[in-house]
Amino acid sequence: MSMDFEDRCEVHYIHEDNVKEVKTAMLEQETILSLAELFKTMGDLTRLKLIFALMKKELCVCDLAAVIGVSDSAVSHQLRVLRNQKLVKFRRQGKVMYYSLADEHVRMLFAQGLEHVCE
Amino acid sequence: MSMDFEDRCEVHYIHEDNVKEVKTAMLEQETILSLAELFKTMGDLTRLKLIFALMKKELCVCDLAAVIGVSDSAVSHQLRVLRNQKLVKFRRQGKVMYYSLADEHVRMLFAQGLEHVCE
DNA sequence: TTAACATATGAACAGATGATCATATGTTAA
DNA sequence: TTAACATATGATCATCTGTTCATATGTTAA
Repeated sequence: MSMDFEDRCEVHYIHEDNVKEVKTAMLEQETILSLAELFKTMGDLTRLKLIFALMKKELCVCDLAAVIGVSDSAVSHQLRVLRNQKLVKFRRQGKVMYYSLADEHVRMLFAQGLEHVCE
Repeated sequence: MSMDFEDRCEVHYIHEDNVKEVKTAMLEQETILSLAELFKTMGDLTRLKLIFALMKKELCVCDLAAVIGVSDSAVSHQLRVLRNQKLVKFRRQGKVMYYSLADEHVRMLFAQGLEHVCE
């Protein structure tokens, strides 16, 4: 997918020093990949609605489904994605699973994004 | 894609008052859609690298391509996406296009995301 | 036990996405 | 003008993604 710069036979750029400077400052591949995964996770309408709902209140799966208007199954699938990214946490009470936001970072990210969008 | 809650014939949820409360607090569809678009735009490795590079310095297309190691064409395509989302701005100088970050929101978003990832 | 319920999961399919390649546009210097 | 260059764009295609449907898991009450 991402072709390695070193392997290119014919590289042309204008400002060699700028390229070197920024290239050495570049974050580690793994770090920036994790960051991309985080944003990708938040870049879906359903998941973003789930996050917003959980910003208001701890909710169970079927309530979440009712709030955002999709099937329980779809919610469950998407909650798993959010869980994998550690954006939400959950507790079980009987047969009901209650989900809530994992931490304040998510809330901050959401707010920061909203600022950009609402200007 | 997103089925309308109102149209469902059989809705079951446990905490009716919670559902109503959160449902009325829900952001407008358009707003949350824009927000999703924003995060989706930042949820790609190539675009995120472009953003990071531009956080360091104003750069032209072929320098950006050299920094992140993809073709000029791919960079140009992705810069357009970033432009559409108003994440970057540009100026022309002769035949060279210099790109830079559109505003500080982007920088803040990036930093905020990094905090979540690096814990 | 069994039935009913809440949630999770796997397969499958339609739609979205990103890189590539060919080509087009626009700018400068000769 | 023309050639060379920097960038942009459109079409194509392989891959990724999200929903749906069917089914499985796990919990509670009878």
